[in-house]
Amino acid sequence: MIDENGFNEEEFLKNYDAKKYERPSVTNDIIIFTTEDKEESNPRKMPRKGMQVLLIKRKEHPYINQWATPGGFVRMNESLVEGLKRELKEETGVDNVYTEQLYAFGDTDRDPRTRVISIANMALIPKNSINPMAGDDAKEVAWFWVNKKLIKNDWEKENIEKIYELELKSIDDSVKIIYEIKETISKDIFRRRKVKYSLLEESTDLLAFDHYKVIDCGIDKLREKIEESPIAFNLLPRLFVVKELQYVYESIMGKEILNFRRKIGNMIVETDEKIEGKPYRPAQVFKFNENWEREF
Amino acid sequence: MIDENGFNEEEFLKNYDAKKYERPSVTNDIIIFTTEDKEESNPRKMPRKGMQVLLIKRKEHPYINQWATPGGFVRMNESLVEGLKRELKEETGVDNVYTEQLYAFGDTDRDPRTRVISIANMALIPKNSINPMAGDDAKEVAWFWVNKKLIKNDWEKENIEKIYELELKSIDDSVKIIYEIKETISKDIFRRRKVKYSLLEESTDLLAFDHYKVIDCGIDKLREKIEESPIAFNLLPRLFVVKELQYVYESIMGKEILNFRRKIGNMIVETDEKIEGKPYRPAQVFKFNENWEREF
DNA sequence: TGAATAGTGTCTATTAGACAATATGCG
DNA sequence: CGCATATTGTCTAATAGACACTATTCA
Repeated sequence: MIDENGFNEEEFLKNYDAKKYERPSVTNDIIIFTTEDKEESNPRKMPRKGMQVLLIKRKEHPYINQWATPGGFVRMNESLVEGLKRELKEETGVDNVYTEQLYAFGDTDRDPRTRVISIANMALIPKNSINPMAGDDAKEVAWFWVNKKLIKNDWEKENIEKIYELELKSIDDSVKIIYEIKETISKDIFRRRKVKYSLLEESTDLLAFDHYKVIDCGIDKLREKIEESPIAFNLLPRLFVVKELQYVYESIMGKEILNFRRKIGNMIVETDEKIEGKPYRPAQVFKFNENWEREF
Repeated sequence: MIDENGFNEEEFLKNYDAKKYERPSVTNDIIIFTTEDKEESNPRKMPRKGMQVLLIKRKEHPYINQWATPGGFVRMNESLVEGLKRELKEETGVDNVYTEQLYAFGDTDRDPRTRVISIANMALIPKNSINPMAGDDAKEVAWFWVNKKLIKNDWEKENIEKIYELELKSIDDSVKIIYEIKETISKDIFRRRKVKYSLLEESTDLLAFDHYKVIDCGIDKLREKIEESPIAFNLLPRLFVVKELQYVYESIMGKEILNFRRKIGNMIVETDEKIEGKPYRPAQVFKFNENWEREF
């Protein structure tokens, strides 16, 4: 097959100059989610859970000393997924993590160094399976409690406007970052639009780059997916108690769930195996049902 | 704020060498969907509809003379969305099109020229709003009927295996491209995996690059979104008849819908305006209800 | 008038939500 | 025992599916 220059494909490729055009850099960004027990004064009661994300404190320009989601440049000889798994391994020391691609962020001015396109991903891991410091050197790494909640829902205007608050709080309570997210739903031809993200004054710090958008996007996706596929199990150890699983769901969905055991159905099965060091009452131990079926 | 080299941010940026690392190329790929009337012998009956995608025939290596989804390289001075809109304008001559980002494809060997990462997008346009040849020169452009259907659903194995057929057929019936898609759902920790795409023998041609994956991904997304937001209106002119809208939904969802008018509820409103040249019976003309509300 | 679209009524089966009642295990 | 978790029962309201019946329009 010959082109208009009389080249066959082999010749064409030999003459192709990949350097001809300037190219953007591409990074993988990862929002590493986990769930963690919240305070519970009653020792006989199963503590409720909250969501956490892993952030790193940047040690370089730009955005030096600000918190950011982990990630890094995609190398030429690795696929997006391979690069993602490599980053995860470096950052958390863990293989075999559930990940899901979220969105490609590509504004021209997101990074002052150069044109950077970031592929945002989320990862779900059980809290105690990892040691975030593991892979890395002196980098400061920390878990942040994360919460996104609707604080205003305005039906008055022609466009429905919803205001959310995205709160990130370091576990030692020293850092607090709060964004306000204005979302309008313009009904001309029904689109949801994030119109405005703004940092609230209570914040003691702020996130690097446009990482507030990345995290916001990740929370939305996580909430959406948790209802349609059993990804919650990626946030728990292999063995658990029903209430524990329920609290994982509740922490993500941000509301209490009734009739939980019925809803989860035969997605979980009892097992005789014992969880060590979990003295909650009936302590009926469950695991994910490998033979679970549902209609597709 | 000073880094370990004693630089402030300004100095750091001045010394930053963007050329230091090799970078991948990034393209926007667009699956342009529309719906079109199918054959209907009875002139008094509203014809049912089918889905079509716009493909271009490549005039250059690699994959010369093969059909591909339109798209192009993202320029350094434009955002992903700006690049996408530019491509759409060039390809179809239309502004103001509904688009949605789908997925970033990033395998290392997708393009023999060089490392290319493609951001796949879908676009929805009413068929008669555009003239695909418009923007462009000698490029061959054509609408293809597109259909994806489940042809086998195997519950026997430990992993559920589903087999789909993705069929693309040029409107003049001269080109027919059929892929078989094997999808397994491994239930260890519930993931859907496209394991295998293979071209069927009946095909008279094949798609360039991994564009079968891109189109497959687009159809899935379209089917998913049509049920949760009123994007179907982007496939019709402003004024339409209920049955017409119903047939758009049916063509995308691939099945008949009962009680359609009740399901669509007050998402549409009657109007006195006339559609020119649409002699279907009661011809009750509707449009999208700008004041439509639903719970979020 | 007849055929095709539009709108309404209604029956049934299924499902979600709410909550009461009961069982179980452990300190 | 008392409390917290686990399981079952049941009532109600809401919803989806199916289909029949009526209205409207236009060649």
